[in-house]
Amino acid sequence: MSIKTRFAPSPTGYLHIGGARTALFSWLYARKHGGKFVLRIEDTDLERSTEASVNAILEGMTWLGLDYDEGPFYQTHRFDRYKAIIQQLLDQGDAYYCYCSKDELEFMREQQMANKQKPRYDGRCRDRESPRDGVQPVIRFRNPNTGSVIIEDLVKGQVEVQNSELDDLIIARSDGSPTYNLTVVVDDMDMNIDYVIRGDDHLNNTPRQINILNALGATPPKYAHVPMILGEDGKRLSKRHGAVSVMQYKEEGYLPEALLNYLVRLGWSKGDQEIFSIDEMIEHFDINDVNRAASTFNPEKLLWINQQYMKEAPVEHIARYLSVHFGELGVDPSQGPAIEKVIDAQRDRAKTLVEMAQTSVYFYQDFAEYDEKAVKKNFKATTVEALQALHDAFTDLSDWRAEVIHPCIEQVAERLDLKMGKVGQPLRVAITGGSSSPAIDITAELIGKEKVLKRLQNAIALIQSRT
RNA sequence: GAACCGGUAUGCAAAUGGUUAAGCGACCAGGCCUUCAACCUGGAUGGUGCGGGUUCGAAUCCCGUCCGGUUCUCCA
Repeated sequence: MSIKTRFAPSPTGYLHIGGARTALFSWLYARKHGGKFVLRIEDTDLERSTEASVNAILEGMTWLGLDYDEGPFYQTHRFDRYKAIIQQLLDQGDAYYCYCSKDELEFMREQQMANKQKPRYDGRCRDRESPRDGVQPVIRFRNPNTGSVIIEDLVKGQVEVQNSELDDLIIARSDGSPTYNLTVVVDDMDMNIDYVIRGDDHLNNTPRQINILNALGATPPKYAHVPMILGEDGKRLSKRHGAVSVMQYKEEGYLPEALLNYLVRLGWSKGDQEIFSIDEMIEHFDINDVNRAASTFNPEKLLWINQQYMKEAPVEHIARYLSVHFGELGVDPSQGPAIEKVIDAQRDRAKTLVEMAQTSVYFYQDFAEYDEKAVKKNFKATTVEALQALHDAFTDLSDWRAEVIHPCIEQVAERLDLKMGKVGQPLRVAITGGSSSPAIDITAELIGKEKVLKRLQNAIALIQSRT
């Protein structure tokens, strides 16, 4: 039995963290069950929807690798269908024209609030016989006013809402265009969506949607309302909290699998396991196991997960993304050591691709200036001797490999009766400009003999000029 | 204000009626070591928002209360 899930964003901005997570959950659920994953663009709000947002969302999905089997479908292409359904509801008596003005409705709401009631439309146009002149009416759904709706939510459990709590929602604006609660219902029905996985900000809408579905004689899908992601202040995640766009994480040097891994663990877990490959996610993820409570987005843990992926991912995979970040720094990784070797050397000490690129520039380009602290600490008048000895020893090396460089450095240290730290660290500063790099022999190998010799001379000159 | 959904250490969370409430992150200390990191070892931090009840036994079930979130748009 094949199932179908969907992700239905409205194109009013980028793909954000929360959207990416519900997309991921829907995608995983479809993949797990060998079903289909549908992408639908809910662009009925003509004023706020933009093509740029559509592209941003598609771009985000692509980067994350959340591929879809059907779509993208655009609701704006389906207006005829919505009109037909609205007409059907009108004909059945399940919908009616409402001529109330916005002012009138607002006044009513204020009154209700003042009386400590839940603001809701009171149904005053329900039985209106004739139009009001000069008013373009909206169309409202005639919600049942007795009984209740029970949602068997896969995440929240059983949720019951009294129909008396619901009012007659607008399904068509006065310009005739359909509204969200109507279009989702029609689309999920037409597209045979079995599982609606979405944020729990939609939980309150669900009973109304079920009522519309019932009026249309359709069987409601199964619902799973996943908890929202909150910012560190406990408020709904928004721009205030910094990076919320998925693509910003790409720019900041995160691997897409790492983001996915962080997101899947936010509100879902399987015992002690923290790291899940995509295949493991597909195998183990179950929407039924998703937590009911909202969770707070924690950038530190995301960083940790990214670091895990930086350490474990195949080098070629990292290389693909890293070269872009090198490019942004004006570094051409084809001019110098193989990028794969640099990655291997650096992967244990970089949490992001950006960090890796930034700390690897000296492999490809001469540095403009030294880290002043490192110079102060490691470049003493007496260091000249060590650096000169290294220079001479290196000059004689015909085989420039770490395995050869390492004993060579050790011999120099031994000969001068110095500890390794007194030789290796000045060398590091001399050839990288700073005090931290991969193991010194590997660092030297990757930088290359010629550049190492030149940088040693520069360092010697610097020390002499200062003393 | 009303309805709905939540509340386990500073964050994510496990334990779904059964000894002493997992694990990860963050934090601290030590080890390894040519630096940083990685890695290894150890440490500190909670009695499960609060109050009551059911039970031999409650983080788990019930009631009340407090706090937070969501919805109540001719937004989605």
